[in-house]
Parts: sequence; C-alpha cells; structure tokens
Amino acid sequence: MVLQINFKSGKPAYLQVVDQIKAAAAAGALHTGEALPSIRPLAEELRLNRNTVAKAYSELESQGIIETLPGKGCFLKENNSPLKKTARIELLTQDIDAAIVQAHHLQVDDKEFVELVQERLQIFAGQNQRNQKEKP
Amino acid sequence: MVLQINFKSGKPAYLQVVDQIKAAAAAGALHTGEALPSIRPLAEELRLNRNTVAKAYSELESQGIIETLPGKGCFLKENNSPLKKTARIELLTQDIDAAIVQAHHLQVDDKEFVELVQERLQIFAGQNQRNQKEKP
DNA sequence: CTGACCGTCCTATAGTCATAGGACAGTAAC
DNA sequence: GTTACTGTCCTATGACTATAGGACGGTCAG
Repeated sequence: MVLQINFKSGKPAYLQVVDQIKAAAAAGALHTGEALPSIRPLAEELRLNRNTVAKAYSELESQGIIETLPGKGCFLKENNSPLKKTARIELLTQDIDAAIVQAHHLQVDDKEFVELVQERLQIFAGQNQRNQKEKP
Repeated sequence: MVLQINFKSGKPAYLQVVDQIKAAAAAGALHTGEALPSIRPLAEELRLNRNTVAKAYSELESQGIIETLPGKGCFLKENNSPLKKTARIELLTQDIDAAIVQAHHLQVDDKEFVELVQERLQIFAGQNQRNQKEKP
C-alpha cells in the first residue's frame, strides 16, 4: 500500500491517511486481518509526526474499520459495521445526496450521473479483482 | 425556503447554510434570478450573527451559485459553472468515489447502491416537479 | 435631500484543530 | 531479565475557524 500526503491541499494530513486507507480497504488492497504499517515507520515515511498517524488510526478504529491491539499493532477488521441496516442506509444516503446536489450544480444530468456511478463501480470492482489475485 | 441550523452538530453554521441553499437550488425550491433572504433578517431568524450568514453567501458566490449586488441583494445565478466539462466530471467523481467507499464499509453492495442512487434521483426529480408548479 | 434597507470591510476574541515531542505501558524474541 | 518493537497518554503551541459588533458605501423610495 502506498500512501501519499498532499501538504498543499487544505485537507488535514490525518484525514488524508484515513481516506486513503478506507479506499485501499474498499478496493481490496488490504485484507481482513492484515496488519497495517505500524505508526512510527509510516510517520517517518510520510514525514508526519507519529501522533498525526496515530490520530488517523484512532479515527479508523472509531469507524470500526480497523482494530488496534496495544503492543502488537493495527489490523484490518472484518467488514461489518455495528450499525443497524437502516442507520447505514441513512448515512449512505447523505453521501449520495451530496453527490446529487453537486451534480446539479456541475450541470451533469441524471443519465450521465448514473453512467458515471456505474463506471466508477466497475473500476472499483476491477481493482478488487486484481487485488484478490495478488493475495488470495 | 425554510432553513434550520443544528447547533449541536459539530458542523459550522455557515456551512449548514451553504449546504441547505445548494440543496434548495438543486431541488428547484429556488429559481434563477430569485432573491435570497437578505442577510440581516435571515441572521436574526436563525439566531446567527450577520457575518456568519454573510460568510455563507460569500462562499456560495465563490462557488458560482449566487450573485451578489451590493446595495441590492443576493440572487440565484443561472446554473452554469465556469469550469470545463472535464474538471466538473473530476470534481463529481471525487464525491461519487467517496460514496462508493462509504457503501463498501457500510456493507451495501453494488446492486443496492445503484438502486439507492436511482431512488434518490427520483425523489429530487419529484421535488423539482412540485417546486416548478408552485412558481412557474 | 432623508431614511431605510442592502452587502462589505475591519478588527477582536474564544475555541478548536493539526501538529509536535516526552514519557509510559503492553508484547514478543532472545 | 534485556531489547526492540508496538500503541497510548499528557501537555504544549501555532494556526486557523467561527463567531461577534462597529462603521462604512451603494441603492432606492419618498
């Protein structure tokens, strides 16, 4: 897994780490039970303070994405959210609505929008397939 | 248009105003050229400082969504982003990808995801239709 | 002109956020 | 035991954010 921090973007470094790890997990580049890079080496590689990386990891843990065993390391958890189905759908709906509103202001019509969604889903699926082959 | 601020959510008030106005515009509750509530009355109604509302409006203006004529008021601009098509698609792709990653972690599969997208699009379209009738 | 409205600028302050280093506790191999 | 790694807690600091009120210039009706 290769992470990269963009210091010029206004976005906080720890959130960039969170997003990239979430995306890597969703794309199958990380597998359940697999160990994540440990905090200090990763911090050094990314030129961040260890606390910045630690904050990212603790955010991921509070989202139920990773599990951290003090003294041992951090590991990708099995993908199962503790929330009820309705709550999960509600959360997801917020994201989808945000994208729909954005599409409207960017003058992307519904048809084009759905096509773009399907295109992106396929790209993710393709990444997943490739990643599964690499580490079965 | 009815705005509502949730003071308990960590989200800054001015961003809540921005999002709600963007959503209202996308849902057709606001029409091109229509005047937005003026800053002071709106601030009083929402129990915000006028600068907080002004900040929201200036953010909307920088996003090209409204136009502000000093001394006259703020008006909803015609919906046309100054960005090139490729840049707009790129922006939108970021939002869509975020939703897709979110869906993965919330264990919503592709089929269900697309269905939810289409459901939300229909809801927006329905709102638009109703709003068009009210003010043709 | 006056008065009442519009948005804007300047400045100030409290709070939060992102980042940072020092010290500490758990784990495992030796 | 020691050593070397893991994550964690505490505290500090600089920057930025959100919010606030005072004063100002433009617009328009009378």
